[in-house]
Amino acid sequence: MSGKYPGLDITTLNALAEPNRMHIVELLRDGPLTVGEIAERLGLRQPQASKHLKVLSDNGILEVKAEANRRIYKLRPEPFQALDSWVESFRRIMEDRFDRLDDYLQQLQRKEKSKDQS
Amino acid sequence: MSGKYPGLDITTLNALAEPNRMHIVELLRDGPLTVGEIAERLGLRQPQASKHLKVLSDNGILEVKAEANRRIYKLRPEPFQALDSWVESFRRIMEDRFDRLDDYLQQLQRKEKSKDQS
DNA sequence: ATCGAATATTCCTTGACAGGAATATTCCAA
DNA sequence: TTGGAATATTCCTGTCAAGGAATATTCGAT
Repeated sequence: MSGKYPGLDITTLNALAEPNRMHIVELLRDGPLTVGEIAERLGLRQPQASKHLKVLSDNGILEVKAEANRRIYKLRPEPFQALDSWVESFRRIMEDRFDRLDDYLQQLQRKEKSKDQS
Repeated sequence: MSGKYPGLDITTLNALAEPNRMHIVELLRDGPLTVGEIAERLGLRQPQASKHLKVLSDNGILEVKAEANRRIYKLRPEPFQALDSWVESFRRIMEDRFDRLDDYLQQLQRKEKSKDQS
């Protein structure tokens, strides 16, 4: 938990910003899967799948349950809740077309004028 | 728009997964700013600020308006809307504590048994 | 105890990318 | 039309992360 935004760790975004890992997350949306199944469906070699799964786990996006030989990976809700909160805080930007640009331009104008006077 | 998820471009995540760029986005949440102001507030040299702003613009996260010498950057709503939709599609994962793990384990059990029989 | 299946880890190489420094561009004012 | 302010671009260098290949580990079954 080293992010500066409420609950959202920036490394979460980094973890998701890789195609294979994003694909894994999409896969696991339908339920838990083992490493082998994930590797097969993504067309990855097992070691690479394990590496990506490790990154996702280290970032708290996935959790593992050992079942005999297999490791079953599944999504954890927390990162998605955090991401949801963060995006939610941009509601104003998402909804309003009022973007303060005109205000800002007038403000710039004023700065120019005061500079002229000095 | 090369992402495979409805509206969400994976490069959007990549662009946001860099601390300075995330910081820029947070800054612009309060309204548009010029390159110089952004550089100053982030403690960045102007060229680095311009580079990050270019990445964000290329990804459709920001848009520019030229005003004389200055370039005024501001947030675009679309990427946030797309991100919101995507996260929203994980509502079930975020809310339910029912995660199908038990189902999955039973399924594995059944596979084991049928293998025994062959 | 040994074997094979499932998974993790290590080492290596290569490509992408961020920062630094210098320079190019654009624009307004005088 | 020249100068300076604001911004963009280029070149260079170092770092980091992803894939390939090989190997290590763990576990159940026999």
